Amino acid sequence: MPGKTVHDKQRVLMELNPDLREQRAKPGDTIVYEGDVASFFLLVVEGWVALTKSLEDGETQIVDVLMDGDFALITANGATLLPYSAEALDEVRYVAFTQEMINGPQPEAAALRSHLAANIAVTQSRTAELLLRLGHGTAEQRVCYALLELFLRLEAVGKTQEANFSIPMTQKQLGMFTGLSNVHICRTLRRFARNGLVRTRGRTKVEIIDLEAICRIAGVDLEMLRSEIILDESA
Amino acid sequence: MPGKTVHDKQRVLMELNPDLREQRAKPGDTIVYEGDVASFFLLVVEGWVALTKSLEDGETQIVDVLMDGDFALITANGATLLPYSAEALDEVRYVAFTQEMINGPQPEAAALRSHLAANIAVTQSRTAELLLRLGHGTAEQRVCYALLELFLRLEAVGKTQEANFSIPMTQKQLGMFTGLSNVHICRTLRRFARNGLVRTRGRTKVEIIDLEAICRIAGVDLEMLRSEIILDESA
DNA sequence: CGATGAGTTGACGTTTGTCAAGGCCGGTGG
DNA sequence: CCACCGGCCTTGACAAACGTCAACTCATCG
Repeated sequence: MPGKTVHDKQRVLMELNPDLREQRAKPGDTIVYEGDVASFFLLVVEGWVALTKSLEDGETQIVDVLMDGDFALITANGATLLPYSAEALDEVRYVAFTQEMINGPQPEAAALRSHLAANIAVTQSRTAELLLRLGHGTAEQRVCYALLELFLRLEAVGKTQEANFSIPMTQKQLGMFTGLSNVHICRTLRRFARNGLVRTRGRTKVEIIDLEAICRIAGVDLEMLRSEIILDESA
Repeated sequence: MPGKTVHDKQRVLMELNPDLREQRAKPGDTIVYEGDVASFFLLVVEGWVALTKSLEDGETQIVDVLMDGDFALITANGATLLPYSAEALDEVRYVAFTQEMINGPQPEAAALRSHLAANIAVTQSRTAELLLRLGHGTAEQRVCYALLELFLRLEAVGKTQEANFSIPMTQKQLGMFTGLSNVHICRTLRRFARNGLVRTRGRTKVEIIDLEAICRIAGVDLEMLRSEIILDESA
């Protein structure tokens, strides 16, 4: 799987399973597997997907965000109420597949499996970092951490220009990610803008102006965070 | 690996690696691997271990709690500042080992690997449930959830009598787990006790009196939670 | 019997959520 | 082209939840 770009992963996957088709989803769509399985894997080819978990009363937490090339394991559990669900945040191209489809003895299948395992380990690190901010951690820390995580991950897939990038999430969704209300997300972002830490343009465009300050507030060593939450594709 | 009791796992592991020794830790000890590795696995034979993650300012979050038979992957990352660490909560017997030690082609090694993978998936579910409560979620929800998770897991290893069990954690540590201050943990528990939901005896003993109410507050369907966060050892 | 560490309770301040109103922007239909 | 509408962002006012500080109690251990 040379280079391990998104395209490589997708190609290997589809060569192993000729019937597999790339699918699409629009913002707000819930991504499901068409078929009766207890769990399935998701490969995001392009776009943003939120992994969410809900309480009965409707409170929803975004547990992780998936971007180009990311895998996730969605456990459907057979129950009516899913423990997880995956929701498209913008226009998404993806491939949904099952465990069996990559269980073969081919070296490509084995490489894919180990790549997938590494990806899941990194997901776990991200979740733990997020958990740390949600437990103790002020609104400022949470928002700065979210900005940094999304920045690093967009950078890893080449979707940043300097410190400029685009986050296709409403403030309500950012709140679902950071455990804050949409109103407080707004306040916090505006305060950062007033203090010259970030600049926002339009609905989704963000520029980090004072990266060092953001890192300090988030309690993050940028290089360390990168090595922890970004999968090293050259490995 | 018949039955897959703690003892079975430990036996398989030690037969594969005759040099491996069971180790011990006292409350407050940090569990490390003696040797220079980037990451290592932990099998808890008996006792409680907290997986923690810290911010520079000392704020510490307990990301997960391990009990008899649980595995964890500890990534040491080579840096001076560890992303994770494992701390004994009471008297602990454990085995620390590396990836290589279970990489062999023996069927026992393969069974151990797949068991370990399943264990890690369950850990991920637990972390996500916790994340959901820490994001949105009042102190009451968080405490009820923590009680239920610990109850279910103790029950799974046969360390409950009816709804009586023992939690070897201080209120401060419960706060590190739920993202609350020790004072607020205390207040919340006392309020539950006044309202006849739980009864506490001594430092560590807890009895859940009104299980249904606790579940309702936590937003938990007990059977569903069990299937999600407890590894089915018979599988 | 003192010392230490943990649990308990009250008072108080801060952070954050909620409610509500207004502004901005993109889309849609006349 | 314009009017309207709906969704999202923004800001203020207020209330509730929670953290912090501090004092006191209780249990355990020497």
